[in-house]
Amino acid sequence: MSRDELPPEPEDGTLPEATDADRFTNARAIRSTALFEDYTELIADLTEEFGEARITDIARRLGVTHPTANKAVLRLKREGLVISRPYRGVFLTEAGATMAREVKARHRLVVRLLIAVGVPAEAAEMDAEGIEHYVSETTLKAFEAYLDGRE
Amino acid sequence: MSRDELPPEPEDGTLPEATDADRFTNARAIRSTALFEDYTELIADLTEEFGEARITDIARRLGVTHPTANKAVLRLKREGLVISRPYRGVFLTEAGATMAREVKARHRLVVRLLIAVGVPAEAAEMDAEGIEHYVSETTLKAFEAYLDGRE
DNA sequence: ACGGAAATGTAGCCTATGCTATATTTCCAA
DNA sequence: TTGGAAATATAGCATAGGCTACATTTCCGT
Repeated sequence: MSRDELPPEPEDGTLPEATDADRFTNARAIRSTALFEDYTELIADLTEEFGEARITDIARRLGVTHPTANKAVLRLKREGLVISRPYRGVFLTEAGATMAREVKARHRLVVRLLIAVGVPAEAAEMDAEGIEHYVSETTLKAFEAYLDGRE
Repeated sequence: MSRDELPPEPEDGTLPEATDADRFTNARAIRSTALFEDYTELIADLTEEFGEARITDIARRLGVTHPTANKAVLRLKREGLVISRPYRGVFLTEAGATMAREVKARHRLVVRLLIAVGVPAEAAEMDAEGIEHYVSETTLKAFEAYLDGRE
């Protein structure tokens, strides 16, 4: 195949296969939402534990400085995922809470699957922190089916 | 637990558990090397196919513009992963080739595992593009054992 | 109730990673 | 062999996401 040819397009009505570029573009898109997912999930946790999520606690749990957390919260706010007033705690909007729920479910499922295939719990928790963001709906369904099918 | 307490440190000689911050910090570190891994793997592929990796081909396969690819190659060069001369192709150094081999092996293993637990091939390929970067050595070994144990 | 400690906010810096626009170089075909 | 097309390089812009240093506000104990 000459280097500037695209892969052949199927003419038989089936879906065209994803190209390399499609996959990388998908991965880049996910990378840019991964931070939001981490924050919403964490804010949900802190709110449940303490009734509110404070910048300092967010920063410590994420292992970043508080100005970094503060700046990220401004982005979350701009995206409509949280609300906050100056010098007060941060709270999830409906959209933020929905994201947090989905992320948490995905996280748990990924950890369960990793453990089910023999990954030690500690490593499963560690790796899941990155993996969870990249697991598609399709893959999630497959994980569920797999875990169900082996009680 | 008060909100500014750290988790209890084990006093019995066992390893302390990874904290949330440890896991997030780990994930951030991986995120910053993921791009290098994508590039070295791709450059290895292109070199095998065409005898060299050209900026234009790298850019097209990744789905970015060529100035973006060019800038990334400069960073790879600075890190000692590739060599290149102006207006010429890009080639992996030994370090780059080693990284490419490891990434490719990890990629294949992740795809195989996903398929083994029932993920459709197309989704497995798509999701692996992001997941592969976050799979630790420990998890990799577990995947191998799992796949071996079921032929 | 007030003063210091803790929390939060802000300014300013850096690098990475994307882009467009433009310059330069190389390659190939007539 | 030469001129236009293709490839590559570079300049400059933007945002994200880190940081330190410093300013401001809130909270709490005496």
